[in-house]
Amino acid sequence: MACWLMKSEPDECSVEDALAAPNATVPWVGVRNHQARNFMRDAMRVGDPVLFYHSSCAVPGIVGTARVASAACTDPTQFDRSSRYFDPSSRPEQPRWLMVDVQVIRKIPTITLPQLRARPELDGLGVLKKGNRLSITPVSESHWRAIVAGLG
DNA sequence: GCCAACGTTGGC
DNA sequence: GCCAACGTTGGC
Repeated sequence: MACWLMKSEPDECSVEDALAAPNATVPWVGVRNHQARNFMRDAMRVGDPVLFYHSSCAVPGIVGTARVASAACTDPTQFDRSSRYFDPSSRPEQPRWLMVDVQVIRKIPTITLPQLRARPELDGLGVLKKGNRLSITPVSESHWRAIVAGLG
């Protein structure tokens, strides 16, 4: 079992949006990076713990805990011409992009980037690395424990 | 809006 | 296969 941090733009799908969805579960569509896709395809398992992260917004940070709720499957938005995630070079007989379902477990008070950086035990957390752009990053078990400890 | 970092594209 | 140009991400 691995732990993960998954970025979402709250304008697109916030943790509140996900909580309001049926079963608090949303399809994690729109991943268009091969490395992130390969994590979903090769390493994610149903039940893996997830940190829900808000990016490209006023207060970026970890905003909730969640779990992987499905195996990787074809991301339908790659074939949807009206979607911002449409990929004209992806063929239905050989889909290029995958998604998983993500089920929010709970919303937490936002843990901001400065708050995360202030904790030496979180050194090396993927989202804190300079230049990090990956929308899905693995989280070590010790980092996971440190982050969720004391959430009450 | 700026800009660093990084991925992708395409000419050669 | 190299690499310059370009596009995107994402914090600030």
